[in-house]
Amino acid sequence: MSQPRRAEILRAIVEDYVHSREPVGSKALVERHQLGVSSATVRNDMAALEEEGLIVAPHTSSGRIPTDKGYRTFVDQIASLRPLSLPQKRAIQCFLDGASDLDDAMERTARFLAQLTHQVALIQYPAASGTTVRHVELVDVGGTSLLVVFIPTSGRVLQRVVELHRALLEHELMELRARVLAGVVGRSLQDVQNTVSGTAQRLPPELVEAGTVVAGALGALAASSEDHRLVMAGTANLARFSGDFALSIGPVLEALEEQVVMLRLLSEMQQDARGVAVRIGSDSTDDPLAETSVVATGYGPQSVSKLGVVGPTRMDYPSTMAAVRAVARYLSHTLGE
Amino acid sequence: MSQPRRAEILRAIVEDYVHSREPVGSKALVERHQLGVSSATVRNDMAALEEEGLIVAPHTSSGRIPTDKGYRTFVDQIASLRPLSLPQKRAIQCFLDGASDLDDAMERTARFLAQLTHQVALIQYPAASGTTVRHVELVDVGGTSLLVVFIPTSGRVLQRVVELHRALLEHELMELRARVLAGVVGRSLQDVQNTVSGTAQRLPPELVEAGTVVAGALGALAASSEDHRLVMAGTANLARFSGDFALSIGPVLEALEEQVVMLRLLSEMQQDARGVAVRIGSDSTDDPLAETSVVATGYGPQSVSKLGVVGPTRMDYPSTMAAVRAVARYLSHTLGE
DNA sequence: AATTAGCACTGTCATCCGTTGAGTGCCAGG
DNA sequence: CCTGGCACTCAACGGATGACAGTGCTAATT
Repeated sequence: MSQPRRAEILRAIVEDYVHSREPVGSKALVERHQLGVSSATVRNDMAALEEEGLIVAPHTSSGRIPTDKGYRTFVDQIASLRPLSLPQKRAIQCFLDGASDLDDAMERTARFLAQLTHQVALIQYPAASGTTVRHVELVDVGGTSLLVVFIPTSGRVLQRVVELHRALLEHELMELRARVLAGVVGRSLQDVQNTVSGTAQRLPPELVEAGTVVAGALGALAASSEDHRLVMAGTANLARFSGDFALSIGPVLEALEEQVVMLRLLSEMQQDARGVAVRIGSDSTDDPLAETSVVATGYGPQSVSKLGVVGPTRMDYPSTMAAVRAVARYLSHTLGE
Repeated sequence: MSQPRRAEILRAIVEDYVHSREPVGSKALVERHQLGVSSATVRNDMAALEEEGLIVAPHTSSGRIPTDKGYRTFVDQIASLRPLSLPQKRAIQCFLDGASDLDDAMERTARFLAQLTHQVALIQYPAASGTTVRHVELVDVGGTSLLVVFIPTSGRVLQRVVELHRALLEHELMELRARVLAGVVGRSLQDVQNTVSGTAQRLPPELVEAGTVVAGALGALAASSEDHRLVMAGTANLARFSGDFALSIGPVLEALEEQVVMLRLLSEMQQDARGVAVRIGSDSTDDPLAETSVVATGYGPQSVSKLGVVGPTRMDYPSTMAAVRAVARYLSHTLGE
């Protein structure tokens, strides 16, 4: 890409192809964009671009379409993302106001992102790292069963029923509760996982056994933070693209249902200076997401939680990137309260 | 359907069509099934069936396919559902064992049902009706904020932060907590919604205000039981059928994302003597689910919670009905513990 | 009265073939 | 280095055609 004009031509090809979903030829290019050269010159440049592997011609005699590599350089050339329009910002507000709890907020945000980008939206639940223990409650639910309730400062309340070896007396339960509270409240979830079993040892002898069981439960609850969950919306948008040449939506849907895989995918993406990460296509042909792109970014404290959209490689990258970033910022903001 | 043979022919047509997804002709019928008559006789009967609106011919000169009404009578004729095979029963076990919490169990069950039926599985969260309040906890989280934790005997713990008009003293909080516990523990969720505001009035004067706020939160939490949530799995199975004539999967996916609509749909279906409800197609053409069928049933106490699958009208009804019923029974069983 | 065999008829599907047209590559001239 | 021109290439389109699967009908049979 020695010449600046070639970059311009690549940009024009990508834009036209995204817009028309048809291979774009040299003649159409010079008509729709005012680059000051003739179609023959454009043809030469296109040949060079093809040489570089940025575009390909589906058949000998048809227009060119961008390759994954072509999209890549196109995306890398985007300098700044233009912020959302005012109506869009208003839309975020009225879409997300009135969310009663975290689940609802996640759901609404995902729907909104899907609607905004016309893609499939994925939002990881906010990470628990950084949150601390707000409260722990032990409830006797009869017999030797004890309900352990775990309340972090952010996220959802978790609970688990544990079986003790013997029933605790009222004052023993109070004692244990007080000790546990003193030991874990205010600590980070990591701390709890690491130290909780040790703390059990320092209990009065008659409580050590129960304390150990409770500690195990607390450790497990702290570890099972919710950031491995994922909300998804807009899968119907996939159908819009099924008309495209090869994107068969079945495997994509299958992949999307594998939340673990998608979460890892989101986590592994490294966002660049503009604040978004873009994965375009895939090297391996058998990857179900070979013909899709993922635009993702972090949100929340330290941007450790991820959020993004997945759509066909032929997507409107500038708009999508802007939308993803805007929604992430907004979500960070609302969660910060 | 005066003649018993015609019912037999309808059954054969449905089975063949479901299996081959191609219109079935008279000749193929007599070859594949041993009804003791010639193709000409079958043709006459088919003409009669068409007269009754049970089958149609896509074009003048091709085999017949069942209409929605045809599927209906076919389904109504199924007398008994054959139970699952032994390997299938074992599969349920090893699929659902090891579910740590309710979310996980729901997820696994949905996936299993989807895999078993090759359709989209829908499972409503267990209804809260019948469950009672196990515990309530009030946690001072600083300033005038109070965290209200609501623990029902079944389902997930719910919490909400409320703002009081003034901070409570330590002993006031203990007092309020004790009063609230005494007032609601052991009651049904309905009771809580109805009586909770009245109880607040009987508090000591300095707590009435805080009590009212807490009561409001409790009422809201009791009302926001989770049975309006839905887990879904196997949407990728829809793609399998997109090859079919007209079933465009976009609108179906859209409809499936409208959980409220799907929940109402599930609730409105009346299950018959065999224990399952089957909705076939739709009268209105613009219904996105016009070309899909829903097989549903209830589970849990009084079978008030719903579960089912949705797939194309051309589905294997006997197997699907058997699978849905079996999974519902199994789920009822596991939740009963 | 129900069943069967035979036959004419009908629409779909695949195939072939010529035409069209957009688009390219290349070359010679500015 | 750009441009106009020209030959070439393929995909897409639109009939024409024949094979085929299946029906409806009628007359013969049980």
